Amino acid sequence: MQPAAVTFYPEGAVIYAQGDSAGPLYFVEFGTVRICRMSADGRRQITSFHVAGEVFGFEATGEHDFYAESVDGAGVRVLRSTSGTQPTGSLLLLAVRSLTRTQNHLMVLGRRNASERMAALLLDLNGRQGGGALVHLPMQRNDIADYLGITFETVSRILRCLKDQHIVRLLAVNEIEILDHDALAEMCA
Amino acid sequence: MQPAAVTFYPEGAVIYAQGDSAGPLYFVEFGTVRICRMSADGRRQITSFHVAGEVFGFEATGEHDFYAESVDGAGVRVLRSTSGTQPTGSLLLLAVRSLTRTQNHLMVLGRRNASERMAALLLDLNGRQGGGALVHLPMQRNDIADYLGITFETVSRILRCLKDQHIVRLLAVNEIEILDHDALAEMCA
DNA sequence: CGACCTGTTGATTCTGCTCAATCAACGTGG
DNA sequence: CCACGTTGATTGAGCAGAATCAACAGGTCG
Repeated sequence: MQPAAVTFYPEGAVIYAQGDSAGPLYFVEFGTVRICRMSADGRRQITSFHVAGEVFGFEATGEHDFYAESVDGAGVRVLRSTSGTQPTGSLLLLAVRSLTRTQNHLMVLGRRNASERMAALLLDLNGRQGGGALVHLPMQRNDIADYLGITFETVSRILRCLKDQHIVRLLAVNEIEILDHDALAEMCA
Repeated sequence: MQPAAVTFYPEGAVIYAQGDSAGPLYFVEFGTVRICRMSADGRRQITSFHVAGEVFGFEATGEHDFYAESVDGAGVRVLRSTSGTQPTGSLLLLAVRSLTRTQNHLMVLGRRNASERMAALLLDLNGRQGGGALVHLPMQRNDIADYLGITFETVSRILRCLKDQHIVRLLAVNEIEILDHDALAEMCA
């Protein structure tokens, strides 16, 4: 992989837009990136979040079907992949990992209720952040909602519900302490 | 790709199970294959259907996280891909196509109601079957439901609803005539 | 013919959405 | 310093869409 300079995208900045010509891949140095699609009537689905160390930007056609934005101020490095001499085997692995992750998320959206979806997200973030008791939410409620396929009001209510059950503590609006990891895991069974 | 013999899987036969060791890819010669995941409490999500000409079996780990079954009697050819001399570039393209398809389905499950989901499936199948007025449903209501993240009763009701609106005609339980293609397309906007 | 499976339809329940009010945090300008 | 507007988060009331529970019809196969 040809490394390039790191570009900083402030909160909400567009990394690429729907319809932009695709090609390069992107590597997250720090921060969080969301991959989204907007339907004609304005409904948004966030297909994935990407944090430091992850690669995004795979597209089957020459144009981006989805768009990418910085969630919280993110540093992104462009990977010049299209020159033929690269090890496409590792690219394949990355693409398949994305596929698996997306398929798992399909299960969440298709067959889980609101609480279970929230539990899945908390455990996912927890795992990616090292697995301590604290979970940091880099995105706001609106993003969580559009990722989980529910409304931001429901996100609020579910968090309150988890708090009342002593499964989590809300240290701050974007800082959560997991009190009962097993309870969350059971919700995702 | 090293071609191998075609194996016939009768209706409902397992092609590979959850937990099986992964590796080879599979090419559909004829019929339809479903890729599924089952949760601990028995809820099933079908992540994709594959018809003639398509490739499935991509897995990030050494084990299958999902399982594959024949929907209606399918002929499947194993591709020996793991030997290094193959053109991994085309594999990458196939994997990315699967990814894009799955991401599109995420939008359907996350942000669409039951009628819109059904419309999306009908148009998807219609496109894959050449785009005529007739759509053949190789799978039964239960499969449709588990693919769209709704119940099979709802599938029935939605089809009746589409019929009453003169958007489709139900020639047989698995044979549908599209009367108003635009109306379906508008539901997927 | 009866058993069984798939599909359809109806009645009722319930989860999560919509609409709306309130609150806290923050920045700006007088 | 405080009034004001803005933005994000929380909470409440009422409603709608889809799930659940249940009955029944049609087809197939023993």
